[in-house]
Amino acid sequence: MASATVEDYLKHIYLLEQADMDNPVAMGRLATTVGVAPGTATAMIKTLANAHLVDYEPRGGVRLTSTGQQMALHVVRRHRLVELLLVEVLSLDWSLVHHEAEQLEHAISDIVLEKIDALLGYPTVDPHGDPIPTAKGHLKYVQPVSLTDCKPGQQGRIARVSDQDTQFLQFAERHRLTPGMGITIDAYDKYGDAVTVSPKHCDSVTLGTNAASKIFVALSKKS
Amino acid sequence: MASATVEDYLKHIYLLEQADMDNPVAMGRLATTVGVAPGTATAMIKTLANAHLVDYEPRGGVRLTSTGQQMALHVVRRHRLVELLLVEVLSLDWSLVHHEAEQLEHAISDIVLEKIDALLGYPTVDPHGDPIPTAKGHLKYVQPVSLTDCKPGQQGRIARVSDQDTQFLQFAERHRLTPGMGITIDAYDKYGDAVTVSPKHCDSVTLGTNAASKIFVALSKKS
DNA sequence: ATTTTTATTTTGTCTATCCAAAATTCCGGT
DNA sequence: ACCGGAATTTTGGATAGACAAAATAAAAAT
Repeated sequence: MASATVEDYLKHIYLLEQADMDNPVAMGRLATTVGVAPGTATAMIKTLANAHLVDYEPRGGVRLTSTGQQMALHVVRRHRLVELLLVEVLSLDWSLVHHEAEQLEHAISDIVLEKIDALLGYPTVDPHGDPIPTAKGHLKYVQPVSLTDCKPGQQGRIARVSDQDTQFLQFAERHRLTPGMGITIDAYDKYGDAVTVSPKHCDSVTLGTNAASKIFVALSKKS
Repeated sequence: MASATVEDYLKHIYLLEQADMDNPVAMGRLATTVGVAPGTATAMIKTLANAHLVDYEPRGGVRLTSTGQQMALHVVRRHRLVELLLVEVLSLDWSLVHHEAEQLEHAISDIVLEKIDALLGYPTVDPHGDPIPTAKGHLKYVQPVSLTDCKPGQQGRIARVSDQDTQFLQFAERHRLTPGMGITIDAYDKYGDAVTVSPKHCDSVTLGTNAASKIFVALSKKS
């Protein structure tokens, strides 16, 4: 059984790989996200490499092996299911949930985990809209699509807001159109040049296709 | 913040003190219940004594200081609330809960703990009938009273069955009148010489006062 | 092509926790 | 008063994980 420390390294490597298009993860980056000195990370990575959980080229970065990825996904699953449990069942403020789950993810057995999964109705996304891997470590990969490519009724979460303009970002922020937010597409009026969407728990917004094209959504599986 | 290891030592010292009428806890006993070699326990106890969490006389055993006891109670509270959560909310088989809670008790923050407490309706006993310390570390000590001293409507858990007769013990066993079991007093008919009680989740039983006088109950606070 | 900067790896230490086995102390039986 | 065994403490050593600071390699800038 992997220690909590090892689990943390694996999880962070996984998340960093994801966030950087599957490129190998640089040591410095890993060290700071795990929260240790660089030398510490190097040492740990060597032992992970010995255990065949990562592939490691000195000065070339790390990347998970398939065994390592499997384990990482298992940690991520625990993390996200716990987050959801804390929000949905214990009504914990969602800003606190991530931090709490950070501890709990290492203390949940498989048996308890499956009970949580069942209690929550086998959810597919956590409170941030991030996908929850299945027990077998499968993750539904969703290529984000522009809002202009969505159809009414679809649901998903905002994956990216591709504009650097402060005004636009502030507008998006004001209407809760921020990455991670779960949204529903209410209407798409091609001729009226407008898309109406509802961010979860917030008022709906109508955007021109021009603006809508800058917002990318990861759709949930068929709703 | 105390490490999980330290928390475990404190918890076990507390439980052993309780189980042995507040006598100081012998090293060997402590070592085996914590699951370490005797020398390891001695070493740890020295550091706990330095931190003023225990009083320690070489070869005289250990006993918690009031600070140590406070911390131990906090761990016990987490343990027992988690057990109850697992049973009541996640419907985990109760034979598994103790083991699971053993891990989780070290990963629950105060915030989450109070949410659990609230969700469960501020319970006073765990699934085994053991009392749950309050957030401030108070434990309602309940002097067990004979069933013949109970009034209808009262609830509690069986503390003791004071008879050595096998027949009687088997009778008690059959009707789930075993130590730790939570029960409700349904009726007490003084003139009919009978007490009727319902063990939790089981059929009610009616006992003559003769038998009832042999069964001692730790009553929950006013229900 | 050098020099400078930055990232990474090494090296030497530290703490917490554990074990095994030797040394000690105490207690009951003679 | 003495001895033997049980409990306890010491001693010596191991492992996981972490840091700081020196050494090195690679990348950038001149």
